Amino acid sequence: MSASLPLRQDTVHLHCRSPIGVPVEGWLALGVAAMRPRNAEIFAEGDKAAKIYRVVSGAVRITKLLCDGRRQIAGFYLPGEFFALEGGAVHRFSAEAIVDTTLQAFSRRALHERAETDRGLSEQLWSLAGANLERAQEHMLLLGRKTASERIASFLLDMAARSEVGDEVALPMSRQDIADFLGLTIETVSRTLTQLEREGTIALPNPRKVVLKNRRRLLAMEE
Amino acid sequence: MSASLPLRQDTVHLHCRSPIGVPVEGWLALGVAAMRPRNAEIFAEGDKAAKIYRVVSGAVRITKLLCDGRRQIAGFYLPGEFFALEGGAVHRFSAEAIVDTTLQAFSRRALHERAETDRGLSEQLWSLAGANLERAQEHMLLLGRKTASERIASFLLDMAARSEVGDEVALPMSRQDIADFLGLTIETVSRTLTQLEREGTIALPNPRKVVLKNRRRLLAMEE
DNA sequence: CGATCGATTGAACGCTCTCAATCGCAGTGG
DNA sequence: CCACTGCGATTGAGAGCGTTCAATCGATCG
Repeated sequence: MSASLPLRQDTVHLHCRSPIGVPVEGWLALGVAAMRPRNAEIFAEGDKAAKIYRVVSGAVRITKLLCDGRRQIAGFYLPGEFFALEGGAVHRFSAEAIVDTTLQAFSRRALHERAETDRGLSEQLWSLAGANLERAQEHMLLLGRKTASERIASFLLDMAARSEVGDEVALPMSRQDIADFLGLTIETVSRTLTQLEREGTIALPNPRKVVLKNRRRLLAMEE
Repeated sequence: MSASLPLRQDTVHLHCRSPIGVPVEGWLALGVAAMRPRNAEIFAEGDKAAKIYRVVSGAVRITKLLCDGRRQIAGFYLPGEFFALEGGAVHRFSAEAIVDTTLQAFSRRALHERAETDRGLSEQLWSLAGANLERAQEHMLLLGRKTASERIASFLLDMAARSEVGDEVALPMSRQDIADFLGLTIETVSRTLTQLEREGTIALPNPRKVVLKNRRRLLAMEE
């Protein structure tokens, strides 16, 4: 169980005042910091859903399981991104740290109470939730209709757009995670990446780092 | 373009007062009725997203296209269900009537303004949005990890749960729609349904109606 | 140096797709 | 009343993409 999430629990004090002294994004200061080691559970399917999370550092995966063990990863979350914004009283998927990860946890109830008087906060919450649904729909298109190489190309471009520092993209997750995210097997992921490397489209200095050598080509094969 | 959606536009007056005269679900009366004929567009990818919709009668599909024409249906919406609750200023998918359909359209801005003073409404909107995301995540599992017959079984059980009148389930959508929803081809959908019929698991009085003869079997094959 | 674990590579299989023909029903016109 | 047409659905045969099973590689760590 992940009932007592915070391994370390400190109120986070960010530089959250504008030059003229008005609180800006002040609600971010409501977050409670928590650290989770690699592969640790953040919450499980069936847990009470009382919090919203923001990744500070590290990476998170949202997963669903079939009873025979087949796994689908519904999404990855990178630093700065929010997850578990919405839903009923209970989580319908589980969340795990991919690597050692720092999180901020926000009480859903507190946030919604505050949103009643803070129009901006309310809009931000809806915007964040909307981004998550949009991403889910985009991913359905990938899972339902794209070929293996199109999936890999889309994945690499998406990761690059989200974490970009030049053309080097860090992949915090394993090949198995990528496969379970893209609806492929680990072998197909590996083969496709190798082929992209042989073509000169990407370089793979090591399994957790990709260098995009030819974005145009990736964009073309993304379809 | 679907900028001027309402073909017919009348304020809907529902029986929206409780026995003791207190407005219940009063915001449903804010809806503007619209009718769309079979295959008509409700909104398109790129349209300004100003409204939230509720299906009154008929059925709606949410679709996304790849540039070469491959199509993914992200969801079907049946009477009583809401769609397009969230997202940015612009729709990232299109919505079409599957059959002649009656809708209620709600101004997103009006609803959110009202939600500022109506805690119940705010909670309902979040709950509806959460249900949509949850359904999307469940569908990713189907698209990424289930076999053709598991997909069909899940689909039939889901449709039955949502529209149930006994064991007869109406399928307002074509085989092509089902295929594009389940990430299969029309031929595979047809073959799988035929096989279920031969097994005695279902009956197909006509292509748009399924009778569930053996739910246990469907549940077992859903995995 | 051996053990372990993730990643890569190879070979063969099989599920689903592709291509194509046929069916069945509804609508239309002779 | 019956051919003709059109369209969605069904059925068949063969091919291909991704999977499965299995061996090997390579880096990390005792």
